[in-house]
Amino acid sequence: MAEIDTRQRILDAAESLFTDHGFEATTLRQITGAAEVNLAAVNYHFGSKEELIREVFRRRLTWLNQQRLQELDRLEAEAGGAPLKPSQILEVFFGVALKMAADSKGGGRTFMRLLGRTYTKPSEFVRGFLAEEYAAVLARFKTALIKALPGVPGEEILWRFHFMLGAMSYAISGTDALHIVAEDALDDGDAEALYARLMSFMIGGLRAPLPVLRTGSTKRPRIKKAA
Amino acid sequence: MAEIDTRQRILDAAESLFTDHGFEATTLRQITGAAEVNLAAVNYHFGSKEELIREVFRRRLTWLNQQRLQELDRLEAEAGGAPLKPSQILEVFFGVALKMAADSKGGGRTFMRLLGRTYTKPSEFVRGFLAEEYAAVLARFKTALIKALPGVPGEEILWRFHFMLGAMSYAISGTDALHIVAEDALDDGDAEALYARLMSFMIGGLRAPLPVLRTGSTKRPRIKKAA
DNA sequence: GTATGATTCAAACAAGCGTTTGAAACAGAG
DNA sequence: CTCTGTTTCAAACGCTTGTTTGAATCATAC
Repeated sequence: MAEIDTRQRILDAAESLFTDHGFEATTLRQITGAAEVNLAAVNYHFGSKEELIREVFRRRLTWLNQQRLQELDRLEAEAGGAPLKPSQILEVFFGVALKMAADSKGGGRTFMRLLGRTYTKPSEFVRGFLAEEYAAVLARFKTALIKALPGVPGEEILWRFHFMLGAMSYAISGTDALHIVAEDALDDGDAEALYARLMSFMIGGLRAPLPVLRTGSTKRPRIKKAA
Repeated sequence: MAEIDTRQRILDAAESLFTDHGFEATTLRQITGAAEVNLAAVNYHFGSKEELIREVFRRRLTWLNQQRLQELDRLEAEAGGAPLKPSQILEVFFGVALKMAADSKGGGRTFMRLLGRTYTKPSEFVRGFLAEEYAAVLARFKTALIKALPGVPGEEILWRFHFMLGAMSYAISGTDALHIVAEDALDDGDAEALYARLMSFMIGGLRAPLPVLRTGSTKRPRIKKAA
């Protein structure tokens, strides 16, 4: 039974289990058990556990990033050389991600949670190709943002972009971290409301007044010392 | 040879290795090897690997949260009943954390990175006592923020607080995720500049215009069932 | 000195891991 | 049908894991 597509069944089961328990803690026996395939099928179809992990990312990430680039292309074509609004750019980058995360049926939500937490701790061998997959996309969005915010230093934009990635990661992680923050006071089921909330938070952060940075070592620390 | 404090040596080594490789991927042999103690020492002093993990968190987290409560107490006492400025509250909560994260010498930085990424994926047995440790602190800061922002719905504040936790987590994770975003264009070594950047981003996000939420066809907001 | 309790140590334990194997089952073409 | 190549299967392979053991070592009190 279940001769339909062993590869797909393994990828789906692996994606879900990796998200819940992490790469190392998830065993091939759990994966093949959940996928209802033979233990040896993983090594037959993917070669190794590492290669399976890579494939779990690849199949979703390439589509995700292509989508982002495509939408940015369209937007820039419409603008015809004029700089875009920052909110437009963010809406493309994070909108595509959150749209994917809203798809709880097809596993998109599961994957986005996995991606968000992998971001902060890329296992040696994942970091390489993760950076590779993201390189082109980030370069495009970086330049678009810098162009859209002529007054803001590029360095500051990159930092804020980084903060936004963190906010999105936590937004998508949802239940896990959220229930620690607010027991069951919040409903993270409404993807559209989440998108609206996150987006206005991000825009607010992006447009915030620039921090006053002590450029030199002339003054004493601004951070208060402990009592 | 190294009879000084075996417990401490184990905790330090474990904290560092957990941060770099995660709980499951870190073996007791790695830990005891790095700590230069005997393998059996972990089970002798802590009982099990799980208990060791809990102790790694406990020793820093209780201090961190006590510090936060103490500073909030002081602030509220100074204000004498008047509502605090939102920025003041955030400066206490995140300032204490980032001050700890800036301490790269004593291991504070290592721990904060560990905490940030554990937040999104609390292993079953960690979540319980993590929530327990945070319960009192979050309750206090929640009410303080709600009092400080009378115009903003409490639900919105909690969400934005959640986003902020994500931004901070990524800010502290630093090098890992950041180098994917921007190769080596950014310097995450300056803790003070990081604090200033993060804080202005957060304040901006917190004060952002409220999102327009389509209330939908349902009249009453969806309320989660208590578990 | 000896006695006592705490700590360290090398060695072993069972259990679980990712991977490999060789035969069985299957599919499609001639 | 037979032949051929692909896919599945149960079983086993080393190897590493967390934990346990019992003797050796240490510190301290009598």
